[in-house]
Amino acid sequence: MISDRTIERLSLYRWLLEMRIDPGTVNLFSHQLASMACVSPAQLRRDLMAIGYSGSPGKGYLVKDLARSIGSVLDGSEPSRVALVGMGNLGRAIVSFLRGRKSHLQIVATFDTDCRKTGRVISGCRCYNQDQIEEIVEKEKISVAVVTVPSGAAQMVADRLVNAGVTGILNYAPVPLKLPDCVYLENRDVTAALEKVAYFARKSTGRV
Amino acid sequence: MISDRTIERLSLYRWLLEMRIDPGTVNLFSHQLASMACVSPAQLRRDLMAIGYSGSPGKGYLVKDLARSIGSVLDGSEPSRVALVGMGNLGRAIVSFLRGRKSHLQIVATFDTDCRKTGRVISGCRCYNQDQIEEIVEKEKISVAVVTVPSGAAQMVADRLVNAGVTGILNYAPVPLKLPDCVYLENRDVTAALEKVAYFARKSTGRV
DNA sequence: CAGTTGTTGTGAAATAAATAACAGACGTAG
DNA sequence: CTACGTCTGTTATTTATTTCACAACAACTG
Ligand SMILES: NC(=O)c1ccc[n+]([C@@H]2O[C@H](COP(=O)([O-])OP(=O)(O)OC[C@H]3O[C@@H](n4cnc5c(N)ncnc54)[C@H](O)[C@@H]3O)[C@@H](O)[C@H]2O)c1
Ligand SMILES: NC(=O)c1ccc[n+]([C@@H]2O[C@H](COP(=O)([O-])OP(=O)(O)OC[C@H]3O[C@@H](n4cnc5c(N)ncnc54)[C@H](O)[C@@H]3O)[C@@H](O)[C@H]2O)c1
Repeated sequence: MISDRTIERLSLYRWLLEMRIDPGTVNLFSHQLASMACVSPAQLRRDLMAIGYSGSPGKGYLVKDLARSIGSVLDGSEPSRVALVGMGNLGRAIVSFLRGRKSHLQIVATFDTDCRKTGRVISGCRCYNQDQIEEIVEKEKISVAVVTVPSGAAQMVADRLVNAGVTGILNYAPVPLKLPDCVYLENRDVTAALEKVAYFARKSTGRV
Repeated sequence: MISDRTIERLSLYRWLLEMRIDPGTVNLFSHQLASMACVSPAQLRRDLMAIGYSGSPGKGYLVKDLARSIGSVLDGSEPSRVALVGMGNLGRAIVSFLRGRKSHLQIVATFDTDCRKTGRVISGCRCYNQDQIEEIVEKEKISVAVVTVPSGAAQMVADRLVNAGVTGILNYAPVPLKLPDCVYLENRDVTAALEKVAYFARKSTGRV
């Protein structure tokens, strides 16, 4: 069982390997990648230990090989199919962002209640009415959902998604969702994050 | 020194107290608030211990009093002044969200390089040219910044913000920023979050 | 008023995560 | 070929966070 912190860092390592390494570079050392990721070399090596990847002393890690290796852990055998509920300002931004990058994460459906949005293709993705959630989630074999509805609707939307078979939810509404343990939930409460940053910013001098 | 996990939960507790408690309710028990926040009662009590707040056995906590008490820790003496850099899709969504809620967090300036955006008022907030960062940050006494520029520009933008005196950054670009220790940094990498959710969703059965 | 019930605050224990330390492997220089 | 310096994988240690457990206490009950 790999910890969720490690998974998140692995995702970052892969991004760095694919996007931030000069294509000519064939191998690199733990301290180099660690420095790019702003983690300690020991932490990096420990994370790679978790996925069973081995480099070699004196040569370090093979860039392409390591990226593939991380991918084989992070990505499943087939791409994950993703839905987003709540095509407001935030929802549209996330959808257009996800459409813009090729990835093993496919956004295949969006939902809303607003009839000005449903039935159309928005930001490159079909927007269905919210009461088609069960139908479409099953038909499209969706396993992951992003929730960007107002906080009052979030619990209800999440319940329907879970009932329909979704097993992972990324929640942007600032309300904590009550879900069965078997569903993985990640909350991204912007207000809490900003208040936290403001709190520690105040504690901080700004001078080194 | 209060841990950052605790600060984040405190922010959630306050939100629940202010938004999710029937106004008639004058006191409530740790297990009630804990259940709303999806944390254990022990955790809640421990978090309140950190801010030195005490309830009383048999009566629990006084709703208004507790909310004020959390506020006195989270909010400083005066409101934190916030800037956002990168008025793209995500940036505009966040600004309009922040404008919409009264709070001790005031968003007072935004920045971009795109001349179609600069010089105008967007989502209720003046948008300045990116090279005015130093000037405006100092003049407006901005201490917190949200970064929503493309990843290639994020480090440069962050450096300028820090130089100008910002001591806390909330970063949405998927690149890890190298900043001096005295600046508090919170990363919100959407891709990493989604990959994490997809990974654990795959491990999960979906059945209880 | 004594007994009962249910709650708080907090020290102690358990768990999780990060860091440090080091033996052994590899490449290289001479 | 040997000696040396550097790097890896992994174990041990430290640090951080959560959970447990329980004494002390307030409010009821009869
Ligand atoms: N905009 C941001 O940057 C931001 C930041 C932090 C948190 N949030 C949170 O994200 C959520 C959405 O924010 P937003 O700014 O996009 O708001 P928004 O009002 O622009 O969008 C909400 C969308 O959800 C739709 N909706 C409402 N009820 C629904 C339902 N039952 N099923 C499906 N769709 C439904 C609405 O029609 C609307 O399109 C809110 O909970 C907000 O608190 C947003
Ligand atoms: N849209 C999303 O939901 C989403 C999700 C995850 C991450 N992100 C990240 O957030 C960032 C922005 O995403 P977006 O979708 O809003 O992109 P976007 O292209 O819509 O917006 C980027 C904005 O930044 C401005 N900009 C570029 N260089 C700048 C500079 N040096 N100084 C100031 N402004 C500058 C551009 O003019 C543009 O307005 C990206 O790094 C992206 O990876 C976005």
